[in-house]
Amino acid sequence: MPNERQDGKLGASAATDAHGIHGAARNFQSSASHATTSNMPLHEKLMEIVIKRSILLPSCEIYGPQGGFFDYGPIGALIKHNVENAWREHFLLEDGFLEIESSLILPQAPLIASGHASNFTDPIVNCTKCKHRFRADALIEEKTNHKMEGASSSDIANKLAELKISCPDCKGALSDVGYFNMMFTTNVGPVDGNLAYLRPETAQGIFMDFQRIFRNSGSKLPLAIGQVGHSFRNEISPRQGLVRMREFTQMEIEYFFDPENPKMQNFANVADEKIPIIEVGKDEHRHKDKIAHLTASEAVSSGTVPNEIMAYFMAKQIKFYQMCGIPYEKMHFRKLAANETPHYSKGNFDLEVQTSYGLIETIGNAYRTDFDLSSHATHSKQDLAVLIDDGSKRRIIPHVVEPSMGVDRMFWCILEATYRPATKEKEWEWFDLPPVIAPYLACVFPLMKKDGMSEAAQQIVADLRSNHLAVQYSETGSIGKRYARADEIGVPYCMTIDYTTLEDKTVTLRFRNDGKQVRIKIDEIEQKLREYAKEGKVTVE
RNA sequence: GCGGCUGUAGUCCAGCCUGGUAGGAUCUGAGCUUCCCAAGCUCGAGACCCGGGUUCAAAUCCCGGCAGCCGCACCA
Repeated sequence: MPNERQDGKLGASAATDAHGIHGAARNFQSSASHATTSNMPLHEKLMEIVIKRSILLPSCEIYGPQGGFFDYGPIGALIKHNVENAWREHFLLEDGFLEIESSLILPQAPLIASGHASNFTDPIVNCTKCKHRFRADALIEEKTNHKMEGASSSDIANKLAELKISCPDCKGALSDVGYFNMMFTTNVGPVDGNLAYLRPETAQGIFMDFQRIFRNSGSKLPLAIGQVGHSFRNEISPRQGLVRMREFTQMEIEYFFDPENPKMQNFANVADEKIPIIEVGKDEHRHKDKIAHLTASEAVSSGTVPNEIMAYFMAKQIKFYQMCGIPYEKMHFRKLAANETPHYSKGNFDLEVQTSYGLIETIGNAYRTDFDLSSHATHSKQDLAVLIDDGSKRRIIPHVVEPSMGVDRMFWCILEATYRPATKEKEWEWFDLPPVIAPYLACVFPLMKKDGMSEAAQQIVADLRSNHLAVQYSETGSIGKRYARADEIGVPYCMTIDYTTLEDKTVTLRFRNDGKQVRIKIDEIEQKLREYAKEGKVTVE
């Protein structure tokens, strides 16, 4: 389908139906209830856990179901924001790239230029007998091998009649051609105002803002602009939790450059980083032996990846995912075959991550050439060419490499990758989240409520918070129970105030992964926490 | 959208076949106790997806709706 695939963008939609929390939670339960822990799929167990721990909530729960939407709860929102901020640090700030925040609502014109108005609209026919639904263009293409891309509705209807196509399942007669548009519509202005859409991706805002930002920031290429934000796609049947939602979050960058100079300034920083790449068809098995582990420079010199820019982003994505707790072995890029990419593409690489749902595509990297800017130039009648001031005085439309990442899908992959079942050593389920994305950096507990320990602990919490550290306080339940609750949401450090604290101004600092403790001075807490978090230290040793 | 399965406290389950006070665990709140890994005791709060039907009486039986899961289709 022309959708994402065709335009080479990440389908980051994810939808989870959380229709009714009831629903989500219950379902999981009911399926879980009859299954033993060992044979319950991880995503079922996880969905139960994340709803129980306020990581995710079904949207609009009290009114019942609203499929394809999930809310992030208090814990989930903290983790998600940490991931997004880590992305900003890693992909924007580190290289001096720019960030914008563009409108969620777009008029029709730019989406006609981008191709979404036609590509996101599917011609649909139903069988009048068995009620099965089909893509009308797919039925024709199957029969004739003739591409129906861009065909009008009457063309499609005529072609169906001409070829005497009937229902492939039961041979029944087909209904008239109907249309389903993946984009949500709305109106701008008064009741019958202008038709508008909720953006199906964040990228178009960047293209439309390109010209002014280019002029305002030195009129030089390369220029990279990124954006984090929600996008919307009206999926027919959202499934699989966060994997296919109707409203989802994307982190996208458009890297604008001169095609005669496809360089990346900091490429040397990643030249020796390994990038796992596989070249197989969409439905073929990803056999481990077929994955090539090339360094970024090998990937470019071998011609596997079209240029340094793409290799740079791909190498950084692998590092970023590992930084967030997803192991190298669980992911690879798939190089899309020529017939899977749009005509203007010079290369598409999807990151696929192994999960309990199977492989999930979480990143789409696309070399989109000058397609988007050229198309917007034509449709808006604006000259979007820029002058290359290297003596050649060329005027060109910049080329674009677009790394597009789905936040929700990545979020789910992180949960799956860092989930740890109960063991003899730790008798509860927990998340091995890297400190940089943990919801709280630390929890502070008084060993008991009496003798001034509560007050001493609260003072420490207040001090840390005034220094902008995310810490949580708890005095209810036994100390062991509080450690368990901290582990359950992935908090890496716990500090306990005991009688010794009152004597010598030290606290115990417990590390999540081995449960071992060291004693540190109150004055040093802030510095130590920052230091350990930076190192990713989660055990005493 | 089609088919199968399912819907009981925040969570996990029992009760349904054979209609008659909805039970347990966990979680949670208060108190007591407790000097470090889900301890104990006391007290408290909390549920039959919605609507209709049958019946003296419905969580239970029947019909419809809604939702979820799985499969198909569709979709990244």
